[in-house]
This record gives sequence, C-alpha cells and structure tokens, in this order.
Amino acid sequence: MDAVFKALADPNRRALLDQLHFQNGQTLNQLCRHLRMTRQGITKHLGLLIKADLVVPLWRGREKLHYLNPAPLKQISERWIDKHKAACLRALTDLTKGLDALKTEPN
Amino acid sequence: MDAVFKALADPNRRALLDQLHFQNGQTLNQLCRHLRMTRQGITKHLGLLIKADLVVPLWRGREKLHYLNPAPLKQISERWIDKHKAACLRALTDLTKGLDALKTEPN
DNA sequence: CAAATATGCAACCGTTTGGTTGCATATTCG
DNA sequence: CGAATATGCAACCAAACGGTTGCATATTTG
Repeated sequence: MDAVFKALADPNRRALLDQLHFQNGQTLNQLCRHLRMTRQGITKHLGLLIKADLVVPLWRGREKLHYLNPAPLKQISERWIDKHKAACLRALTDLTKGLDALKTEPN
Repeated sequence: MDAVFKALADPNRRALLDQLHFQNGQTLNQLCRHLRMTRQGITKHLGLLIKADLVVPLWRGREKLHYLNPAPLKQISERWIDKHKAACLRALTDLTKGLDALKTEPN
C-alpha cells in the first residue's frame, strides 16, 4: 500500500505507467525511448513499480517485458479514495458549518 | 495533480487525512496529539496537504482549524485511476497473452 | 566462437525530504 | 497589563531520492 503511493509519487513513474497503458508488454529498451533518461535510471523506476506490484516483469530470452497490473490501483481506489469520496458531502457541510461558526461567533 | 500524489506519498500525511476524516475541523494542537512528532514537523506535513489543496485551513482567533477537501482525491480517482481501472481486463488479457507467447515460442 | 544486444549491479553525487531545535509573533485569559 | 496558549518561521541535519557513470553478465546472431 505504502509502496504503491510512493511509486505513484514520481511523474516519471506515472509516465511509465501511461506508456505501458498505451502499449502493454514493452521491453526496457522500448520504454527507454520515450523518456529522456539513462536506461539504468529507468531500471530503478521500474524497480519501484515492480516492487509496488503495479508492473509485472516477464522474461523472454534476454528481453524483459513489462506488463501493467491494475490490481493495486483498484485496491487504492476502493479501500482509500472511495472512503474519502464518501465523506465528500460531509466534508463540505463541515467546512460550511465552520465558516458559519466563524461568522456567528466572530471573536 | 503532482502535488496531490506527492502529498499522499507519506504515511504520516495519510494518517493526518484519516484523522481529519475521523473528526473534521481539528486544530493543529489537536492533530499533534495523535502523531508522535513535533508540532513543527506536523505543521510542515499540513503545509504540503494544504498546498495540494487536500486540506483547507480556517483561522478562528489564535486557532487554526483544518478541514478536508475531497475534491483533489475525486479528480485523481476520475482522471487517473478510473482510466487505468478501465484497462483492467485488457491488461490481464495482455499478460496472459504474454505468458502464452512465452509457452508457444519458448526460445 | 566472437560480436552485438539487452539487461543487471554498484558506487557515487547533488537535491529533496522528514524531522528537530530555537526563537518570534499573535491571541486569549486572569 | 502580564502570563499562558497557539501558531509561525528559519536554520540545521541525517536519510532518502533521482539520476549518472562504469563495468559485469546473459542471450542472440553471424
């Protein structure tokens, strides 16, 4: 869970996910073409994505294919974001109540 | 957008959001009681949450009340996670296709 | 087998991050 | 007003991060 949030924190890693979203199962070298960075740098980013289980590597000979795994994103959405989304209305009423309280008891 | 992802990357900040989710509109001192850290440390974390617009501060006298703003989470969910969730089935078929290709052309 | 290709691993380095300490400022209360 | 309370601001520090360079390893190809 923490690994997923951390993995999503970097724009380059999100770009890698987007790239795989555009075409799944790309090799490391293929992914390197879309990002101006060293191969080794990208390897590190992919390492975090793999550790967070957002990407699944698959060896074919000397090539390493990379596949998206949407499960962790689904989990985050269900177990975290939806919980906060559900409180959307409540949060707004709380905030407006706070503002009202500010008006009615200005000091 | 990037600020939101970065803000969510730290477990302490997620704990602060959870705490506000439990009780909205808490002051800085109130939030300090639930996290073993200096007040100044928490101030920094809250600063990032506020900059990411996940938390809205509201001054009442010398107290600073903190309210959740669920809008950015909703955006992330809609514009990012759902997009990837939609590709869930596709990603799985891609992966199994990759595995099949591996079996049929083992070398 | 030798050359080329695809990747891994480790060291290194500047910058950011997470957290602290110390002190200043503003508001409330007796 | 003076004391207590609630917070802000800045400097500082160790650790993590993002990225590079250099070299090693494995696989394919001629």
